[in-house]
Amino acid sequence: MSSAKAKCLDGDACQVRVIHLDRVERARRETVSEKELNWLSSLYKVLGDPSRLKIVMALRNVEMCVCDLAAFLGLTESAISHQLRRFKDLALVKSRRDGQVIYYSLDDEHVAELLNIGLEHVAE
Amino acid sequence: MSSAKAKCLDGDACQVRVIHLDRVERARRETVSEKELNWLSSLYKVLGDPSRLKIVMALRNVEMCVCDLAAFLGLTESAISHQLRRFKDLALVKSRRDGQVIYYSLDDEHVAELLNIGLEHVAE
DNA sequence: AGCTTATCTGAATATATGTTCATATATTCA
DNA sequence: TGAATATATGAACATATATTCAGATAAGCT
Repeated sequence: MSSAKAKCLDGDACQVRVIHLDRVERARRETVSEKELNWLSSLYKVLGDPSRLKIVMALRNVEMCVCDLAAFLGLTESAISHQLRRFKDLALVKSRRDGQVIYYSLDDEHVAELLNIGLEHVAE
Repeated sequence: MSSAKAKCLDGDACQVRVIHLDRVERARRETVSEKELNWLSSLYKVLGDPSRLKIVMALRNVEMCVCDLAAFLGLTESAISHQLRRFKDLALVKSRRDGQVIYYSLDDEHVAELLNIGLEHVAE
């Protein structure tokens, strides 16, 4: 049932080979904006590193400070601080100062959901 | 209420500073295995790239071949093939051959869930 | 004010990664 | 068989990234 006849896509300069023009156009219609896609991929990317994943996993249950996390992960406090900044830039983690100590915790319900689904997946 | 007194963690060679030993130990108890954590982070990581995210977004709705995806993304067919291999290595995408054409589609319900949560997040 | 502690920042580096190019494999059709 | 098409593979390169080190900032304590 497959009429595999290569066609050419809209008048763009680059001649791109396409077999199922309808599917490509459907995908074009249904895709999210480039901006949203970039944002979304950086959401997944920030979880896609063992150290960072361990950090959010810990913060899921308890509020923690930098040196706690450093001890938990076995990394430099500087390394933890760098990574926490990435989370804060994406507004996934929030901080609370108490004297010299700054406590970090999750600030996004969706992240917890993403983690739960991942854990389900691992649990089979 | 915080008794911020730096303590030292178990007799390991490296002297690690810890403020809340109880929290660190709790996190130790509640964390998943190193192996599961690595697997999990590679699951998120594979979604953490705009091109790959666009690929799975498309495959969520329609079966597609390499050159369709190449046209959709505006990338080389080789680039698509490389990325698809990563998905297959993680068993997130399956393929079906029909003559010369190989059709790719999602092979993991959890991935679809992860994408849905991400999309909810984007939709605010 | 100084001293200590907790965290942050920027530069540097080693490693990982995405894409392209050239080439190889596999399937169909003449 | 040989030509054409669809996909896969490996090397190469340019870019991104995670961590460390050294030094800066900020808050509490004496």
